[in-house]
Amino acid sequence: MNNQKNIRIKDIAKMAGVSVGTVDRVIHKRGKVSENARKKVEKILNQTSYQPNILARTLGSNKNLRLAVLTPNPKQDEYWALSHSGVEHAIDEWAQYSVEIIPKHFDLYQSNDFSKMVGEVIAMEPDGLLVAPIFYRESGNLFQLLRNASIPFVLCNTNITDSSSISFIGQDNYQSGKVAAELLDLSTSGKNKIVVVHLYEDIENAVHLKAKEDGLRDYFKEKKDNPYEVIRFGLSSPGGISFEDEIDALLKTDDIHGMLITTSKGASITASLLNKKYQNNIRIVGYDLIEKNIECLKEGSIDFLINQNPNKQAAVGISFLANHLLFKKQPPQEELFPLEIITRQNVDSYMRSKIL
Amino acid sequence: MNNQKNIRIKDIAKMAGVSVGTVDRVIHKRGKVSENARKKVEKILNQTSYQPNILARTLGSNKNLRLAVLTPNPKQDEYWALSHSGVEHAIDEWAQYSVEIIPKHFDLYQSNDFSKMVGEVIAMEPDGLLVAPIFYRESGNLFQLLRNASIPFVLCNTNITDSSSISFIGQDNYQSGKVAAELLDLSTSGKNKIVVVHLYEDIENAVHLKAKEDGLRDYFKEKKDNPYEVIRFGLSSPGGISFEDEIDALLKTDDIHGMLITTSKGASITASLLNKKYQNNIRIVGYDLIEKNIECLKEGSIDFLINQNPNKQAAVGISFLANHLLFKKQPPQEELFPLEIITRQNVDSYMRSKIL
DNA sequence: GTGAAAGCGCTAACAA
DNA sequence: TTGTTAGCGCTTTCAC
Repeated sequence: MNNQKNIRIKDIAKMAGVSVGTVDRVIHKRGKVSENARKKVEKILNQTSYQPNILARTLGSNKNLRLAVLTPNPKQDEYWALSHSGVEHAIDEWAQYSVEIIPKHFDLYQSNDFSKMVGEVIAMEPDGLLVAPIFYRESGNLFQLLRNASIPFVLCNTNITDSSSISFIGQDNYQSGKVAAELLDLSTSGKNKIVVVHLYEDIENAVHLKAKEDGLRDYFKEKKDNPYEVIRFGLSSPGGISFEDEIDALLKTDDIHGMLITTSKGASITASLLNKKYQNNIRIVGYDLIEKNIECLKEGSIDFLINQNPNKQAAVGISFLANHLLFKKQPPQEELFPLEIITRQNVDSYMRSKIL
Repeated sequence: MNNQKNIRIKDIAKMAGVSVGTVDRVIHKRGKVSENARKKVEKILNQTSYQPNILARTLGSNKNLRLAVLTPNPKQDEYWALSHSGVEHAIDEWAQYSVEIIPKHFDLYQSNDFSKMVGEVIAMEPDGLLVAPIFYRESGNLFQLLRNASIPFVLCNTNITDSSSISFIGQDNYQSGKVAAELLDLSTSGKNKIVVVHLYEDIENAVHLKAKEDGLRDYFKEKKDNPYEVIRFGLSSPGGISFEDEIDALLKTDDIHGMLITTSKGASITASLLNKKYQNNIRIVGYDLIEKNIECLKEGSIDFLINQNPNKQAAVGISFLANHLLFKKQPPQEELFPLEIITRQNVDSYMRSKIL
């Protein structure tokens, strides 16, 4: 062990001929300090490239952070279960810095439940909030309340600009559509009769699904090569009945080479449908490492998954908040995750990795 | 800010009816403690699920860690330049915990330079070491010295079992060969005349390249479908002359559909060769996000890259060491990174991401 | 405006 | 074998 000593507040106080209290005041611009003293201290500060000891700072200030996390109920959807597992990871990680993380969940399908939970979150007066603002209209109110209480917050999954969040964490949906297109293009040897399926989601209100579709369309447009069709199932009821019929009709008349299913749930549903009734030499690209998707990937009925990494999104979001509050680190305005391509052969390597 | 107070050493001391010194001794199993006192303290410890405050621990113990990093010279090879950028990232990250990181580099092509640097590393008596043991024979000596000095170390890039390292960080090369095979299989529509190229590396001594080749071979074997050929260029001189001739000869007689280039440098060399002289409808899979590979990927002469993530390997390795030494956290024996598939459409999303 | 001093929770040296 | 105490570097009162 080496004992290379760093410059401490005490040192620069001595050099500037003032007390540690004064130095602390000029560093944090708090309290009153004479022009003269400030100058002396700032001079030394510049000369010495003083780096405060963050351990001592957090220990000394002796405050516990409480961060709230507001996401859809993990029990309703495996995607959000993954997200929540990232939160649990963060809970462990940040416990040692005595930051407490309080997860709050709302009904994925009920915007008024979201509003209700917004009330609860505000009532508990957290020091910061990580939120997945999947209900656009209701989120506006949340942001307003947050601003009034000057609670910093970061968005994940869904970006809403002008929310005055300190950061957004998610993926470039448009570009992920392009990745999907590329994968289909490469694996269908140039025959590109492609179908885009938005399964069981109100596509008119789901901007992020639309962005994926746009990315796919543009990929082929840029190739000056546009032989694809799109069907939408955004308004079907989640029974699979009408969807099955529509698929039947489509495959009877058309020679489809590939499919992009934009929702994480949709891919396995579609895949098993095709598997059951057709020989299924249609390439399928889906989203996310949820259990059924992984099964389908392994058995070969899905060819590619694009991983949106919801668990890491949550963990990084919390880390941005904590670093901002504890260590005054400014997070990037926008953190877009890599568009991870998952296949039969590399899926295990993703599942096994312990590092978030 | 909430002031939910955690249990402190002082508290459990009071509850157990002993002093903080005794509690500290049983927690760290140091010094002498009577059986009786130990039992009392351990009982309370279990009841309370006491979590030590790590900030206070590191601040109180007041020791500066010095970690050495021993890797090939970043100037000789872009792969190792990437690795080094991960080290620099770690230097910043860990500075606040007052851990000093000292990078040491050796000549990528000279094992005796490695041995020389081993001497330097041992002489500086670091508290821990991260090393890329690319020279098998010479590494044995290093490990022996490390063990004698009881300096914990972690391996990255190349795994050497029985080294008694506390962890290995790298990739499953065999499986990455399978991923490559899968990619080629999917994108050559079943026509699998594949060539494996080990460009400018002594293949007999490069186990990791051989593993990639084996993975690829096994993939096709498992498909009961074995129409591939392998050529090796491990012993050619790095002028490109003889390689060019060999490629010419090969392509004249055979209809090749895909190529796996196992070295990071090799992919772009091969790609531009093919690009220049042939129309190049051969699918190419290479390794790593080095500049020329990215260029080739974007212009379309390389189709896939598998990212070994050397920068993250280094950063994670250092984090394992620091956590082990500072916080007594045990790293996993082996951390195998996900086999990241990089394409034209997702490469930017990887380059842009700031999170390591 | 400023300085002195008492913490924060833990470690480690020293007495007893 | 134990308890006491002085730090670690910073924050935050509280007097002056």
